[in-house]
Amino acid sequence: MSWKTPPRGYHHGNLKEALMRAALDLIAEKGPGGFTFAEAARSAGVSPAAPYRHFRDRDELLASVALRGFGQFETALTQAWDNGRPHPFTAFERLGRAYLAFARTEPAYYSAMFEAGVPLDANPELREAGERAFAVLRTAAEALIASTPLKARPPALMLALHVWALAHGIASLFGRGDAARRALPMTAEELLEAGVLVYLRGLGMENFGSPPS
Amino acid sequence: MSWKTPPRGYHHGNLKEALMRAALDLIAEKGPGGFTFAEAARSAGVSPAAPYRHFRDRDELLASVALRGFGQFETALTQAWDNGRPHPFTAFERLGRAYLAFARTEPAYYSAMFEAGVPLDANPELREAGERAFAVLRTAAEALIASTPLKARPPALMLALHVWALAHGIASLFGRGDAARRALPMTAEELLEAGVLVYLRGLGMENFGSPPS
DNA sequence: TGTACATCAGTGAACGCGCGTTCACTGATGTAC
DNA sequence: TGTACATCAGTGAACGCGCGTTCACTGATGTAC
Repeated sequence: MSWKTPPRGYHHGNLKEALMRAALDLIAEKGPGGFTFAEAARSAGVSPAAPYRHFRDRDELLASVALRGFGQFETALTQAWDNGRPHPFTAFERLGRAYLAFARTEPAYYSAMFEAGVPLDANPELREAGERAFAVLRTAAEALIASTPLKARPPALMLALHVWALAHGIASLFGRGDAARRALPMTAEELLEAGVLVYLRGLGMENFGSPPS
Repeated sequence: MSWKTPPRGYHHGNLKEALMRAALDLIAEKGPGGFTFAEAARSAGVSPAAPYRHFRDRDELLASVALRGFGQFETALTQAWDNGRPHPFTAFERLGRAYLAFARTEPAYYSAMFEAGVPLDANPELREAGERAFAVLRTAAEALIASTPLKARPPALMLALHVWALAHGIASLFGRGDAARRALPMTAEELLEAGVLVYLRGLGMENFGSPPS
């Protein structure tokens, strides 16, 4: 867009940041596979050797992107959950919508996090970031269960895993408009919301959060 | 394994088949991205120009693999469903397990089908194959709903989409042992079965298929 | 049954390309005194 | 305030590599007569 690049001297000043942004753009454009170190350098306006000052290699850049993605994801989920206000039930629905919203508005982050095949074994930092994001969902599940009078209390971990899988499945299959996916009779958000509602009813929860009809 | 390759003459005889098998192995090994036309040729024991006799390019080979995958997937799902015998409820559970079993035992096919980013737009044949596989799930959902006395009948399409998304989510996140994923307190199959049971109960279905306790 | 010929499915050499990576280098920045 | 120097963050040229693709070719196979 800006044909008049702001003048920069010999030193870029913020190359690490620029490289990560370039990586995001490339991932968004061509998928996590079709992104190269060289091209990231090029689109940051820098020689192909420059990135090596900031990242050991391509994988480290990708992992950095995924790491930041998990951070933003966690933040978004935490905000949406808002400590279960005004009621865990409504907050939980909001959490689900935030999940899909993130996958849709930040497809590049989402790809880097879940589809790029970054090895989590070799990267404890990244793994922990993923755990923290999932912990939001799990905490929410616990609060939701605790807040509802149930005959049998289901394990919160199971609830969290089910909702995560459903949200991830919907995001992967129908979430991004770009890829030519199946046409749906409803939005991904509606599909997830309906699914979670049915699921929670199956656990014995009714919609305590909605105004009585 | 066979260090003594069976003698073959100038003509390979079954190169198309061999290339598809090689592609599957490479995908299983390195993911859908890390598979090249040249390497497929090499591992089929043939010059790098030979594949062009059978596939226009790399994408066409990948699409062929995905196409066959969808075919096998459809067959596996159809068998598992078995026309809803002995009861749609039990048959439906079996269908779910078959979904995960396919993703687990044929990860390369599953990758090619859902994760390789093969453009479905440009490939109506492939798209239809995917539709046919999904149709099994949808038909099953219809039969399941029809067979159960419900207060309100949910749309079969919605049920099918929910179960598909849940199964796909579980398969993607926890399905393959190879990638270092999250450790689960239960198997993926158990997780899916539990999720579907809760979901169906939420729709008002009880487990009519199980022997009365 | 044999022969001539068309067709087919491979070969292997060659090409241009972009990538990842290295290297000695140099301009810019910060700091000690 | 000025100067000398160390450190840092970039340059640009070069390399080896594997890939995709093409080309004229050739061995094998099938078929007409």
